[in-house]
Parts: sequence; C-alpha cells; structure tokens
Amino acid sequence: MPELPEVEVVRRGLARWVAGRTVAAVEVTHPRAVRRHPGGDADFAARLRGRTLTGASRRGKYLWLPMAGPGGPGSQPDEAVLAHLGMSGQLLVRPPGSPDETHLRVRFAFTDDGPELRFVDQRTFGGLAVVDLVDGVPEPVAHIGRDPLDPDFDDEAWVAALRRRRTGLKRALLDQSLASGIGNIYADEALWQARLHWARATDTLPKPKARLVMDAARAVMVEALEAGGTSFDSLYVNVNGESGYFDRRLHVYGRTGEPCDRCGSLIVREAFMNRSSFRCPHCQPRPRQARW
DNA sequence: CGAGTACCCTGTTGGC
DNA sequence: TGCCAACAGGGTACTC
Repeated sequence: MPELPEVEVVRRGLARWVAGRTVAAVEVTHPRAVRRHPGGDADFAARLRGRTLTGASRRGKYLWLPMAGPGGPGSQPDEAVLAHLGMSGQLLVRPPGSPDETHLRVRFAFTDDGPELRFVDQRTFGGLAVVDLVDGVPEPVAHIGRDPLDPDFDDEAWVAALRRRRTGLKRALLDQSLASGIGNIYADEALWQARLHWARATDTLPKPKARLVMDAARAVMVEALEAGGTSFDSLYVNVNGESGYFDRRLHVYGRTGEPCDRCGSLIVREAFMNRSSFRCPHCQPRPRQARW
C-alpha cells in the first residue's frame, strides 16, 4: 500500500524511464482503471496517442506526467496523465512482449519501441485520467494540500489550520486538504514519535506539540525515502518491478501485543474510522481532551 | 463550510 | 478441509 515515500520512488523511476518519450498506443484492459477520465477508455487512449511525456510530478500520493501540447514536443504542457495508485496500484516498466501481469489495467507503448509503461492494480482503487493542468497542477489535485516534503509546505500555516479544526488529531493528520500524503501507517508512526494519542483534540493542542507531530511525520517519511521507499506487503513494487524493502522498523503499526520500543508496554490496536490504529498505552495515553 | 460516515474492490487471513 | 466474515485503506460522495 504505497504511501508518500513509495510514490516518490515511483515518480523518480518514471522521470528516469518515461520522460521524453512519445506515446505510440494505449490499451485499456480494464475500464475501471480510467473511471475518473470523463471520456471513457477510448477517449483516454485517443488523447494520449502521439503525445510526448515531459516529466514526472507529484503532490501527496498523486502522480502526474505532463504532456507536451499537441503542437509537438516543444510546446508547453497544458495536460497531464494523472495517476493515483490507490492501495495496490503499480506502475511498471516492462519490455514489450513480456507476459501480461494478472491485473494489468493499462498499457502504454512508445514510438521508440522501448519498454512499455504498465499500470497494474489488483484492487482497482487506483486509476488514471488525462486532465488539464492549472498553474502546473492537475485540476483534480488543486484541493489537495502540499505535502510535508514539499519545500513550500508551510508548517506554521498547518499548525494554525490544525488548531482551527475541532476534531481528533489522527483524523486531522489524515485530512488531505490540510496536508497531503500522510496515510494510516505514517499517521500512527508520527503519533508514536510525538507521544500523542490519536484522539487528542486539535483545537486545544499546544502549538509546540502540533509542530512536534508534523516534525515526526516528516521524519518518518524522510527515513522511509532515504531507505528507498518502504513497503509493507508484496503488492507494492517500484517502477522497475523490484520489490521495495521489507525490513524497515515500524514502532507501532501492525505490532499488536509486541513491546513498545521505548517503554516495553504492549502495543494495542483500536478500531477508528473503520481502520486500525496502533499505539503504546503508556507513551500515548488517552487524553483528557479527546475528540474523534 | 466543517465534521463524520458509507462505500468502492478483491485477495488474504483466521475462526469455526 | 471448507466456508465465510473480517480485513487491508485513500479518496469521493454523501448526510447532517
């Protein structure tokens, strides 16, 4: 289940393997994969044919490949192929003729007859679309906040926005309009680092504690990124089809009943937002001021 | 508009 | 062994 660091690894792979190449043909083998594309699968393919992909960008977990205008490779991108990997999506670079993956959804062939780009997605929560760029950002991504790894991310603005909310801290961490790219795993790890409970009320959270949790979220992401992108199940594979590494040490996520790395208390799992939350009952006690 | 919930999807896991 | 419910979960659409 790719989170931001994994998506960044995929972006880097795409920049290396796909940027500068011209699309010869697109085959959609599962229409659900392009359900966000207004014109349907035939229109999706038609809009890509002959277009040159100029790079690879990302905000949070959204990835996009800007395309040179119909005028040719030199014209300014005004559209992009937008991708979201969902829970199980992969973007693979594969030699033409290599066997189709079981869950192959979209295939891009290029005019140089080089490696294909393949979108593979078992659970089809992810998808692709051709979208307009507005100030360089896909229109469907405009409502998503910058992510903590973005150089223009404003920590103090995030702290202020967080404290204007009247909700629980984890819910706010997962709110992609405040800050994008923080998923369930990273939220739990950041809360553990900051020694805060998922239900801590946001509106009364002291600013230094708010800064602490954002610093922790960023630190966990940077650590994962430096390790080459983490992966927590076999569904995630990077752009070249190599498995991500599996040995990164998580402190709480998925560790029910195991000892806390700080204090030895046994990690507990709780249901919240129809998801699992993991915490140390000693380091992250239930706050007096709780919301969820 | 802010807050909170249901749903989408399918392969895997675990209880009985 | 087989069956079925629970689970994984980001984003959207929806209600209140």
